[in-house]
Amino acid sequence: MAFDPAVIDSKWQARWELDGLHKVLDDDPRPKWYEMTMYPYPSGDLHIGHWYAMAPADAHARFRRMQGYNVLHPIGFDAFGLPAENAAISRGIHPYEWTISNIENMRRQLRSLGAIYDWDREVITCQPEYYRWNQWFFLKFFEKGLAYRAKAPVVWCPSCQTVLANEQVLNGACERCGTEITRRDLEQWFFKITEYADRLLDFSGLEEWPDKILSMQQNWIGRSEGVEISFDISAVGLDEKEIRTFTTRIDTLFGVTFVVLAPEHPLVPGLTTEDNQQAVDEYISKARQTSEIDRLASDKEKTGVFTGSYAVNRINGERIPVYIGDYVLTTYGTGAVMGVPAHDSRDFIFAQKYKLPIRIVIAPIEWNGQDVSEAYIGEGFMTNSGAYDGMTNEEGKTAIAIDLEKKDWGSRTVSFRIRDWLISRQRYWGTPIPMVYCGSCGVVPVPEADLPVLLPQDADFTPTGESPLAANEDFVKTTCPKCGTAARRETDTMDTFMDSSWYMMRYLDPHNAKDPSNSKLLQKWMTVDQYTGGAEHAVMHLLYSRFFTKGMHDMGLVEYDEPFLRLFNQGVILGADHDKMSKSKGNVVNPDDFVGTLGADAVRCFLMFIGPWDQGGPWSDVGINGTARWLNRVWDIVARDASSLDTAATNAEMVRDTNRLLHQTVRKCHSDLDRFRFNTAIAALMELTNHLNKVWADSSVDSKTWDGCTEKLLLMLAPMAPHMTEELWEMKGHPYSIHQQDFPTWDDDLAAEDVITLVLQVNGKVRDKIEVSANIEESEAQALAMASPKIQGFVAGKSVVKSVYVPGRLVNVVVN
RNA sequence: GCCGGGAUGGCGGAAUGGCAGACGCGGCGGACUUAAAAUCCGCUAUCUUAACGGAUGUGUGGGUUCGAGUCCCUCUCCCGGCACCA
Repeated sequence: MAFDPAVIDSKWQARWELDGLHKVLDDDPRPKWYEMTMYPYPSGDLHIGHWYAMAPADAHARFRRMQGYNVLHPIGFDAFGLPAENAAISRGIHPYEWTISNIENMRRQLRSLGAIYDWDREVITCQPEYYRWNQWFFLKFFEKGLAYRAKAPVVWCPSCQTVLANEQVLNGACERCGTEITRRDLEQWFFKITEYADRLLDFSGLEEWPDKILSMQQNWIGRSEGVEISFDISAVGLDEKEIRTFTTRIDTLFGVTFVVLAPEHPLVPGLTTEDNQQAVDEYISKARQTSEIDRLASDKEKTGVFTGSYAVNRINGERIPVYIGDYVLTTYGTGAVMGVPAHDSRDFIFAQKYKLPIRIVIAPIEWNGQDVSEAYIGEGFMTNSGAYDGMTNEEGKTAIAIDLEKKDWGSRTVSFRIRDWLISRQRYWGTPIPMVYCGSCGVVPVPEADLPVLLPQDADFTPTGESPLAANEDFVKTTCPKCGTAARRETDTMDTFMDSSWYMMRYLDPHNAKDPSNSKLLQKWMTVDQYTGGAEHAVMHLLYSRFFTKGMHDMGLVEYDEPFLRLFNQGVILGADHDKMSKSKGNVVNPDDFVGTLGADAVRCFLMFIGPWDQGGPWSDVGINGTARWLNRVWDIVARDASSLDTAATNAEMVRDTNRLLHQTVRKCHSDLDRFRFNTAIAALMELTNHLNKVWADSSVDSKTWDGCTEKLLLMLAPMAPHMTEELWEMKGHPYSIHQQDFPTWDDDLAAEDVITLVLQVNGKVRDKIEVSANIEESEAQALAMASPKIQGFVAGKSVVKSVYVPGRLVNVVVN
C-alpha cells in the first residue's frame, strides 16, 4: 500500500476525535503535566508561524504523554482586540461575527496539524462566559486596592485613537500601526504592578526560564537604589519649600551646580520669575510640540531655560540656578534632577551649553587637577567635598546618605522604571470595566451578582477618541448600585492582556459559571509545567500574568504564586530568502499548500528539522522534500514483511550492531525530545532508518531484530509524525493507539560500543586510526600507537616527550 | 551607549576540551526506464598530488593546553531587547 498522507491525515483526525483520544480527564491517576502554548489571536488564517509555534509544542506534549504523564495541552483564542474592530470599521462586519468566523476557520486549520488539543476545553476570551471573570477579577483587584483610577499623562495613538500601555510603544511609535504617539492627560484605570516590582524581580520560584527573558524583565522593572534629596527653595516664597530630586550618585552632591526640572513639573510656574516668563513659556510650548520620538532620542541636543530662581544645596549652602530642561523626564523619579556636570554626561553637555560651572568632586585615577573634557563616571576618591574628602566614592555614598537622613534633607529610596499597568482602552472590542459613576456616591463598583456587564451588540465603531460605548445611551445609563439614583457606566474597556493574565486557569474549568476556575482543579493542575511561545511577550504578557498571579495569591484566590514554571521561546520562522516573512516581500509560506500534498507530518517534521527550535530559521520549499522523502522511506521500510529475512545471511555481529544502534538512538531521541532538540532527534531517527535500509539489502539481520527496530522507530517518531505512525502501527497489527503506548526505553549495556576507533595523534595531529576493543588498557593502547608505522614515520628522529592517553578516544604522542 | 544571543562547506545545520562538517538540502556520477518523473546506489570543505598522501580550514588577532569550533582576552560584523531612567 502506498503512502497517501492526505487520506491518512483525515482518516486519523476523524478517528481520534470520534474516540475522544485527546480528551483529558481530571481524575486520571497518572501524574499531571500541564503544557501550554501561547494562544493565537484569531486573525483568520493559520500561517506557518503558528505551525512553527504549535507543531513542536505538540510533539513535546505528546512525548510527555508517552512518558506516562496525564498531559493537558489546551488551545484557545485571544479574541478581543483592535483588528476585529478595524475590520468592523473598514468592512462593516460586526467584530463578533468577524472574530467567530475567523475562529471557525482557524479551528479547522488547527485540526489539520493533528495536535492533541482537547476541544472541550477551548477558551474564547470575547465571550461573556469568559470576560465576566475579567470583570470579577477587576473587582477583586479594586477591593484589594490594586486597581485605582487616576489622571495621568498617558500614551496616546492618534491613529488607533486610544491610549496605549507603555509596553505597547516602540521607539516612540504605536506598536500596532507605527504612528508616532502623543501624550494626553486622562482619567484612567491602573493596576498597581509597581507595588509588586520587588517581588517580580525575585525569580526564585521559576525553573528553567531563558536568561534572556529574565534579564528583559529585570531591565524593564529597572530597579535602582539611590537617595531622594531636597534642595531648599524657601527663599522664593512659595508654599512648597523644596525641590525633591532623585539620584543614584549622592556621592557627587558637592558637585551640584544647578537643578533641572522637567517642563511638566508642578513647581515650574511658581519658580519662573517675571523676567524669564516669556522664555520659559516659549520653551514649554516648544517642548510640547516636539514629538515623542524626538524627545526620547538620547542623542538629541540637551536644551533648557533658566527659571530665574535659585535653590540652596544644603550640604554646602551654595545657591544654584534652577533650570527647566526636556531631558528630564516627568515620569521617572521625582521629575527633577540635581545637575552634576563633572560626573554625568548629560549634565556635562547641558552645563557646557549654558556655561554652568563644572566642579570635579570624584577624583579620577591619575587626575592632575585639570579640567576634564567629558564627564567622569567612574570610581575615585572624594574631593572638594568638605568633610568627605579622601573617602572612596563608595564610602562617600553611604556617609553622605546617612548624614542627610540625620538632618532630614533626604532619604535612601529605591526608584523603578516600571510604571503602573494602564488597563483602560477607549475601544469597543474589549471587556467593559465594571464601574459606575454616581453623582452622589462617586465611583461605585458593579456588584458581583450583576456580572457580567455585557458588551452591547450595537455600537458606532468609528474612533472618536472616546470609547464607542459612550455613544450608546442604553449602555451608559444605569442606576447607582449603592443609592439607586441615575448613574453612568464606565465606557472604557480593558487591555486584552487582562484576558491572557489568567487564561491558564480557565482551561481547567472552561464552563464554570460560579467561579473563574474550580479550586480543586487549580490545585491539581497548576502551576503550568511548561509554557512555550514567542519572546515578544517577555515584558508584557509574561510580566502581567506573573503580577496577576501574585495578586491573586495575596488575595487567597490561588495557592501558587508563579503561573509558569518553565518557559521555552521558539525562534522566528523566516522566508526562504532569510528575511522576515511579509506580504510585501512576497516570501510568505502558506502551510495549507504543503499539508495538502505532503501531509501534516511532513510539515511538522520539517519545521522541527530545520534547526534548533529556539533559533528559528529560514523555510525552504525544496528542503521539505527531504523530510517528506524520509517519511516515505520510513513508510516503505516499516511496511515490509520481515519474514523473508530469516535466511542463512543473518549475521550475529550485524544483529548486535543493529541492536546497539537502536538503543543508542532511543537514548539520544529521549534526551533530545526532553530538551526540545527536535532537529537532532530526527537526525538520529534518519540514521537508524539508513542503517535499516542497509541491513535489509543484505538480509544480515533476522526478522525479530528487524521488527523490534521498526516498532521502536514508529514509537519514537509518533510525537513528531502522529498520523503516519498511527497508520503503520495499525498496519503492523498493533493495538490502537500508538499514542497511548509508552516511549521506548534503552539499555546502556546494549548501547555500549565494544569496538572503538582509537585515534593516534602526533603533537595533536591525527596520523592514524585503529580499531581496538572498547575496554583496552592504557599500556596496550600506548604500545599499539608506537607500533603504528604511520606514527613511527612522524616520530622518527625525534624524541618522545610524553604520550597522552584518553580512554576510549585517543593516544597523543608528544615529540620535539 | 548598555544588556542578551550569534558567526562552522554552495545552503539549513551537527559536534561531554579529543577523528570538524553528523543528518538533510542542493550539485555531480551511476542503476532502473523507450524517455522523463519517482526510487535506489556512490561521490561532494579548500588547495596540492597521476595516485598513496600532504597542507590548510569553524568571523579577526592573541592566549591557556599534549590537544581549542568548544575555555580566556581583543576586535569586526549580524540578530534581538533596552535606551536622556538621573
